[in-house]
Amino acid sequence: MVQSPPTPRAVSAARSREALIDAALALSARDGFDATTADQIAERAGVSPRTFFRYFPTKESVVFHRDYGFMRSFADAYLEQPASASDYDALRATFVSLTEGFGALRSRIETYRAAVDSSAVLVGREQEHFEDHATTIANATVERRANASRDDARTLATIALALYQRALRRWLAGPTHVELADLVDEEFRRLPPLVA
Amino acid sequence: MVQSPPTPRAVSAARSREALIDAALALSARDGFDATTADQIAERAGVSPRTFFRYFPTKESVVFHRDYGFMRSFADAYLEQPASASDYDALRATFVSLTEGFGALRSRIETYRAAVDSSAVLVGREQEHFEDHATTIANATVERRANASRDDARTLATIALALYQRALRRWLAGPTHVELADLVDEEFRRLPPLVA
DNA sequence: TGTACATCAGTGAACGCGCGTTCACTGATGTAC
DNA sequence: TGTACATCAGTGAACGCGCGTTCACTGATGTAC
Repeated sequence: MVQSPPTPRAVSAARSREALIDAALALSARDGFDATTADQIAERAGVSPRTFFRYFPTKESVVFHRDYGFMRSFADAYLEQPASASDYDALRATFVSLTEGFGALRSRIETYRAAVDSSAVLVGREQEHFEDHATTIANATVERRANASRDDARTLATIALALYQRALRRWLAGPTHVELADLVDEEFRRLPPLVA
Repeated sequence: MVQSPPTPRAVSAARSREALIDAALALSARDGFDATTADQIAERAGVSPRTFFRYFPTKESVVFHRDYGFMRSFADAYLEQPASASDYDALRATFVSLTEGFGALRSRIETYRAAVDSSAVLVGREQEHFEDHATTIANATVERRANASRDDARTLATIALALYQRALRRWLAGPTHVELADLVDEEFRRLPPLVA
């Protein structure tokens, strides 16, 4: 089945969609999501106000429409870790390997974070996504060890996500030459002695 | 300085305020915060629509206006823990002692949780409060041990809050005869072996 | 104790604003024959 | 290759809704003298 080339129509639609996402993130990061109107986003994207709601059902949804596929690939990579590693070590290794080379995405991630952090409703939506991610990770952990307790798996998933978030924020706040993967590794290695 | 008795005016104002809070939480827990209008809250509270905004600047603010004083007293209780205990153990003991006797508050907490969880914007606001709480706890930890690293203290505070939240949710989802304090204790004790 | 004025809880009405919807249309692109 | 029709990106205009504000008022309560 040959990948048919995109038609001019599809190209046009994709360009409008991308322009709206870019405009929404840039304006929200700069002025705050709540202070940014759908009309302003449309104007910056070079389309009419009406067109915004043709592509996105709500103003919020545009912010999350660029899924970097991070969590989609997480479970697969996690399950490929050697069975000899503990769940915690396997989680650490997975986060580390998936964040290698994130330097190229830095400015995009920075804009995204600033946009989300500017608005309570976006922070809340992201929190809802985290719950989904925690479920995914917990399920994978149960799959990894037949004898794992569901509660333990969930706690571990929640903690792992919190550590990853901490590392991500420290990375964005720090100097550009530091690798996110290194900060993730460090964050995971620091916890055990703290709770011993 | 004698506590002067509340005047009829003050009593009336307090009653309106409390009625609005009760109405907002009950309606939000039942129908969802976003689907509940300020007018409906006012009607249920027995005041005119206009009166709502006399007491609360925004619809959101009413949900968080009943501070149980939990975190306000946390830092004090935390610093009273024996210096011989590790920070983690001291945090555990503090959460456990502060949640003893929460059984009487159960239905209130249940309503509050249902209300907050019904709306992304409330979840986001609560997340912002958590950041403040994490800062408070981290500061107390640095005070507790002069040699503690700020990053370590922050990580520990974030993890401790996450564990407490997990325990609280499990408590609300479980049978009524279980004590929250016991679940908190259990949650804290389960983590170390998981990340060893 | 009584009067005169100040304060304040509560309300009504009208409004601006931004989100999201609905109806109706244009004109370019795609497709069937 | 050419014609006839279908689809679809994009737009305009008008609207409903709920939040939060502004202006103006009432009447009970509180206070100064």
